[in-house]
Parts: sequence; structure tokens; C-alpha cells
Amino acid sequence: MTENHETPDRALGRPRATTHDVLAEIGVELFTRLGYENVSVQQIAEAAGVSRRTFFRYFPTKADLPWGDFGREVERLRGELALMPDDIPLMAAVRQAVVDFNRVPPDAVDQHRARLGLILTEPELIARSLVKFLDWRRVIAEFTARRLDLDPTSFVPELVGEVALSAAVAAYRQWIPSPDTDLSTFIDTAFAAIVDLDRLEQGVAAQLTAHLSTTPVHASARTPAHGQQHRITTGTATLHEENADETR
Amino acid sequence: MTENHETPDRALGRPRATTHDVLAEIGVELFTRLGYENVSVQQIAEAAGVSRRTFFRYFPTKADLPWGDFGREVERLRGELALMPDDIPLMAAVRQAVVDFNRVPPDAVDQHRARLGLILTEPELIARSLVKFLDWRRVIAEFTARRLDLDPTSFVPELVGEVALSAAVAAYRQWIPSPDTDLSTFIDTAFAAIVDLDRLEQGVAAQLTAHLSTTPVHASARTPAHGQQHRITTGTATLHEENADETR
DNA sequence: GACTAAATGACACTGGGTGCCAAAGCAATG
DNA sequence: CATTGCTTTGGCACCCAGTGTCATTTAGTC
Repeated sequence: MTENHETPDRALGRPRATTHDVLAEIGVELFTRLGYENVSVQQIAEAAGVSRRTFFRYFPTKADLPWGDFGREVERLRGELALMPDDIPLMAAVRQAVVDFNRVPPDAVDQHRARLGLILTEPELIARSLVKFLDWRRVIAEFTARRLDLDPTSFVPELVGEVALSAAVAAYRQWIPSPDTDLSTFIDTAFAAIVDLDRLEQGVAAQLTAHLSTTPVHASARTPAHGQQHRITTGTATLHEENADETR
Repeated sequence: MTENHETPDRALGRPRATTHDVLAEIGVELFTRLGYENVSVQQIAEAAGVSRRTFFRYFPTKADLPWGDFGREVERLRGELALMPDDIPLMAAVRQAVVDFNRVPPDAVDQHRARLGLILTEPELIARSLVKFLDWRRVIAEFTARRLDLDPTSFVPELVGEVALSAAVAAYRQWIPSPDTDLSTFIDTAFAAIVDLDRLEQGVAAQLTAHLSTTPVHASARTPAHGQQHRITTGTATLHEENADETR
């Protein structure tokens, strides 16, 4: 009930006065324009032509607004993972699924950046993010657990979930303030870097940094469709390869 | 000012009526006994013989209580990192520093477990944890940046900070509900697992799980003093070695 | 004893979030 | 067309977290 999926059937009783999306849009607009703390729920409700009380029937918290229907998104991630063939190594599958999950249509990129910017900038929203990502992490952990035949709450699955989230968040943070960069590339690189973490040396890291900050959105960094093809099937892509590709 | 360091000098003006530690202790006790939401700041203040207003002069937020003086702890982490010789590989140094940082005297283990249990269980405290750990992560990132001669806000340093936090949190979560286990071992193993993430196979992961859940606190899992000696100096400890050690 | 510095306590106020209940609005039924 | 059933809304009262303000307390110092 926390995340209503806007049941499209329902035709009984008093009609709804608004939607999650409308409230979210109004809210994000006000937040980015006036600052999160300077906008009260009262204002958002009024702007949407709804009572304050009703707002809290759509969103349990003011801080949940920028997340929209995140429960739906989490299910999408679950779907991405379900599409991964069993013959792909675990981390390669997670990596690919997270990359696919974070692909947004070009015309929605700016809005997406604004949302993530809000979420990872405003302290109260940063706080909320961890709670929100609990389910996201659990999906990764469950996938890992299934693959390795372990309990989803055991060490390795939880660790993989945690690490995957790390990769995503670190990538978000770098991507947000950098227009004309590709989120997928950041995420993919983050996973590659994690796998090769123990080989970190000055030269490698520096080149990686340079590589990212100057790489525009280009075809080679995007997978064609949506999980059918797998650019990375061996799970052996490393920092060195990334750099070899750059310093050719 | 958010985290007062209980300046021991000061002998002017009206004396303090309480301390951070006293409030924290009372608060944690009430939280664990009655539940976080069922305890108001009013109650805590009364129990400490202080006005509600004064409580908020010691802690900016109710959710900050279980953290005590975390700013001091972060500085301790910085200290641990500063002790690491330059000839130790980056990740090995981070790993060792985080392990050392999380070492608590035996008589304080139960209390520490209670605190972490609260922090990682109660939603509102979970939320606060991310904000709290921002500084913690930054310390790791700054260390990494210094080592690699990069900007602390660039990709690799932030990623290392994020990943290190992942390791710690995943370890906490496994350690909390398991009395008679050693936190250091969990953290150390988490780092080892991350470095070897791409080699994850069924057998390895399962053995790792079994290994951890049955390993009591024993001497070999603890480093003698405090950063002088380094059990892991090569940075090449892997899941396989951990298991080789176990399946001997 | 007057002065100064620092902390406390009381009060008022804002805003988030919840419980409760009457009223609104639409569909189906008769 | 009026009634009934169902669901959502809106208004109200209320609790609690957190903040700004200011007088008051309690020391040490001159």
C-alpha cells in the first residue's frame, strides 16, 4: 500500500483526486526551484489541488516524493536479473542487469538527473535513500542466493547486494554533475573497477579518471537492445582493458 | 558543534548538567527496551534530569543518539589510515585500517552490538546512518586520493570509500545477530570476498558461509597490537586462501 | 560583591505525520 | 429516480521533532 500501482481497473466509489506522478512532478519542481526544506507539504498539496491529509495518503513521507513509484522500479530490476542466462558468471550478470536497469530514454535523461541530484544532495533525502534501496539490495541478494544456492540473508548474497549498490551510487554521484556523460558507462566502469580493486595503482586510476571525464556518449558504450546481447559475457573486463581501449 | 568533544578544560560559566555519553546511554537503554518510536525526547530528557530543549543542544536529532560522538570515531579512522605504511597496497591498507577501527574492547562488545543492532534495524536510524557515514566514507576517499594522487571527489576514491563502507555494513549485519563471533573476522572476510568477487562459485561461497558461522573468536583472527604488524601485507588474501585455511 | 562567561530552562512556534469521522462522489441495483 | 454500497476525500484534533528567543542560573574572576 505504500507504493500504489495506480490500479487502472477500479471504477467504484469516489474517484481519485490526483496521482502519484502528478504529486511527484509538482513536488520535484518545487524542490529544485525553492529547495527541499523551503517547501512544505501544504504547498505541494495546494499546488495539486488536494488537501494536506490526502497527500499523506499517496506518499507516506515528504521524502518519498522524488522516488515516485520505486516499488515498480525494483520489480523492473528483478525482471532484468531474471533475463540473465545461467551461463553468464554471477558478477557479470549483476553488472549487466544493473546497467540495463539504469538505462533511461534520452528525452528523460535531464529529469532523471534532476531527481537523482535531489536525492543524493539533500540530507533528508540522502537519508531516505538508504531505506528505499533496502528492497533494491534485497533483489540483488536474492538473485545471488539463487545462483549460489545460499540463504538470501547470508553473508555473500548480502555483500553482493551491498557492493552492487555501491557501484551504482558512486556512478550516480559522478554522473549527476556531468552533463554529456553516459550513466551506463559510469556504472559499468564502477563494476569493472571493483572487480579489479586490488590492482589499483597510480597510473591505472588516473587514466581511468581521465577516460571517464572525456568520454562522450558514444555507440560502443551502449548495448543494443535490452539484455538479449551481452557485451560482457566473460566477466573478465578489467581496468586494464578499459584503459587499453582508451590508450590505443 | 554538532559533535561536541566534551572539552575537558572549560571552567567558566554554568556547569553542564549532563554529557553526551549519559544521554546516549539512557537513550539506547530506553530504545532497546521500549522501541525507538515509543520513546520521546521528552522521556529521555526527563530520565537524564534535563529539559527537552537542552537535549537538543547535545544532539541535533533524536536519531543521532545511538551514534554517540561519532565525529571522534571518524577521526580515529583517519588516524588508523595515517598509520599505514606506504609500501602496503592500497586496498590492503584500507582493509587493515577498517578492521582495526572496528576493534572494540571485549567488555564493550555487547553494548556495541546493541548499538549497531539498533542503528541497522530501526528504519529512522537506518536512514540516519547514511548521513552519518558520509564523513566516514570521505576519510577513506581522501586516503585513497592521496595514495593515488587524485581528487578526493573523483570516481575511484569515492568508489573505494563506498565499497569499504559496503564491506563494513555487510559484516555488521552478519555479526549483530550472532553472538560468539568476531566482528574483525567478518570485516576482513568481506574485504577478501570483494576483491575476489568475480571468482564467486557455488562451492567457494558456501564454504565461506560455513566458515564464518562456525568460527569462534580465536587468537589467529586478531592482530596483536594496533597497526604495527600486518597480517595481510600482500593484499592477496583471497577467498580460496580463507577456505584453504578452513578445509585443512 | 560586582562582573563575565557559559549553560540551562521556559515558552512559543513551525512542520511532519496520524487517527478519526463525516461528507463527497460514482456505480449498480431496485 | 431514489436507494444502497463502496471508496476516497477533507477537516479537525492531536502528538512529536526541532528551532528561535530570552530570561535565569551557576560558576570563576577581579
